[in-house]
Amino acid sequence: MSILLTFPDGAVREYADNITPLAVAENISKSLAKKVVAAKIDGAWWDLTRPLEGGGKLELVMRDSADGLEVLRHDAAHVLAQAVQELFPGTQVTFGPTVEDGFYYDFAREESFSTDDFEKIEKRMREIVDADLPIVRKVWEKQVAIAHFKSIGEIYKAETIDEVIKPGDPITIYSHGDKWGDLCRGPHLPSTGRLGKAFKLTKLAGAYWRGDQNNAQLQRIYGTAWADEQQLADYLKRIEEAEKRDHRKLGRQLDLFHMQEEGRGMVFWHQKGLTLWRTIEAYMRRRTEAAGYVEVRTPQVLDRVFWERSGHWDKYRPNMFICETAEQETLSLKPMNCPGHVQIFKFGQRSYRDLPLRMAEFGACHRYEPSGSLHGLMRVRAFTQDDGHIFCREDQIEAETTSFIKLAQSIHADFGMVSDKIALATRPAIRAGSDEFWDRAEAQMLAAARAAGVEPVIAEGDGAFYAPKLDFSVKDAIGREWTIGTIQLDYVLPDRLDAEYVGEDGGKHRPVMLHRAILGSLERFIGILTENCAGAFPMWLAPVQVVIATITQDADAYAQEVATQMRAAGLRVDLDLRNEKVGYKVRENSLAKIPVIAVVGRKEAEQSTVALRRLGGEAQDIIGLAEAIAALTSEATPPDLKRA
RNA sequence: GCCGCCAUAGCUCAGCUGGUAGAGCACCUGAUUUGUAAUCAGGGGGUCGGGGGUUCGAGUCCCUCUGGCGGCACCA
Repeated sequence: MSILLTFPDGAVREYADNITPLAVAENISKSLAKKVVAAKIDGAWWDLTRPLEGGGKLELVMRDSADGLEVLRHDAAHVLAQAVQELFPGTQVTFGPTVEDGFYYDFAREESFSTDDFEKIEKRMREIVDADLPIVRKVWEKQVAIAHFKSIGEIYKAETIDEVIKPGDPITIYSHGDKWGDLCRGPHLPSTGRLGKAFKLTKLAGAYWRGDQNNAQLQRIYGTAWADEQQLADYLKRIEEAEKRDHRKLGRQLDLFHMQEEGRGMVFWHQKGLTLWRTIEAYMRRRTEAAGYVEVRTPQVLDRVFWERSGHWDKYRPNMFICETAEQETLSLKPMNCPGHVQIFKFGQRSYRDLPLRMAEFGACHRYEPSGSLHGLMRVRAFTQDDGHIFCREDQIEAETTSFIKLAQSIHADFGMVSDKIALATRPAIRAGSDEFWDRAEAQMLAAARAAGVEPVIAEGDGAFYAPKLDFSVKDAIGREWTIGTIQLDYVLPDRLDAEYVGEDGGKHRPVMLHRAILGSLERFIGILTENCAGAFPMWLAPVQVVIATITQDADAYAQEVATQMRAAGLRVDLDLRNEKVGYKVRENSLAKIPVIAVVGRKEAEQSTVALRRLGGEAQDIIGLAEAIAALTSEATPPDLKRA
């Protein structure tokens, strides 16, 4: 008997029945066989040492491919688990998947692990690799597996099998030699030696069993694993580089803002940071006005009764900053702007002719966020949303959503960000409204996104309890994802707060609300923007656009004149008249990421010129002052005004 | 909030197993007047995050509080 295997290049070859993928690889070439880590037969994973059960399309998965790294990392997780259990008897294994760039394994153990244990664990892992234990795949029956794991005290494993595996389905167990085994879907390497040593344990963390806060807290050990040492070194280098872009670090270096103990999650904006803020705010004001929004401002603190009416007192109180006055009134700082906007909508009578009514506010909100979630500017307790609410009829939802997506994408693009990854957050487990309502609402959001030319990723169960939403998110320097823009459908709040408009029919109707933000919060957005450009803001956003650096004091008067003229032209200019060499000034202002340094010395003063040097370049561009001002002002023009 | 780690000068960090605090940059003063990524010299500056304990003696060991960092959970 023989089987036919089709290779990715289309070649078809005949092999003996029951041949293993590893034997096929060896048959092709020795070096190939060394680098292969698993196989796929007709797209399905297959262990290298598992005899093929028929012909088909065979793909040999190499260790440095994306799929190959998955396999390596999965094996690294198993080797980690074995090492930990050998070194710390009594530790239970739970779950150990791969993640981006690495893997983790969650353990249950009474005593705490410490990062000091990493060295010892890594050493044992290397010993397991050196031992080159054969990795064997076994197929067990469900009850046998449960009994086995229970007998060796692996309660979590037994529970997982009991709940995850359907009765009758076989269970695959992978073991390293005769020493250690774990429930796993596979595939795995033929032996532990093939893992190699390009791995490293990276961090230790707490994690809840099944991600539920009410469950036991497990100890998670994270690691990274790569095809070879070089890849590992490259990865570590990449992490180091990313850390340099961290907005918290840059915020200090560039003197944008600071935070301190007495105001956790609150930002002290310094002059430069606030300049950035105001520039962004002014831009947003122009864009939203042009998109037909009216700008409003609602109170910072409102009576408890108001929040009771909006439903926040009941649902959101743990997150609210509540205060009492000397006259025993209970008030709360606003955690959201929406109820306030409804009040403006309700003031006087609204007609269907007013719809859609687009209301915007740079709304400063306070939310008591869990201490452990605070993170620089990205997650704070006092923040300003570029908030907005569109009051409209149900039949206007789709068009409003579509044009919002287009507006948001255009704005993100002006800041140099691509926001084509949009998530549609669908109905959560605990929700208000019928299934029919959710079917319709989700379909509307999806259709609106498609009409704007984007295919959203579905975020199952992530919607608000009252309606679905679309989220725009981007990643920060260290790989975390943050939501910037969002648009959320809401039928509930207009109802709770009794918002109405008079329809064509003369009767009263309930409007629908679309909560929306394009930047999310100014704080977070500035954080993301800072990381995106590594602190080197584009000219139109840079807090200081030009530094005029003198060569000797002889040029001071001329430098002052240059500064005056540039400022008159609207440029943000600083003077560097210090008694230092020009090389020093160039270095310092370059490190401060100033986009343009204008060097002036005696020569420039005599000829009414400036020597321009751009950030990142070495060229000196000596041009007339008037010409320089014209060029720089044009470069500093915000993108929307440039288009106008 | 939970788990782990961390906290020394404005910043970045050193300070071995307990013996009484140091570097570079920054800052101040002086000299220097300089042509595109660090001019030289001098000086000031720390109750070693707060509190408690062990010890003859604590930056160093223990407890506790506060804050920061990384995850988890929660979220703009």
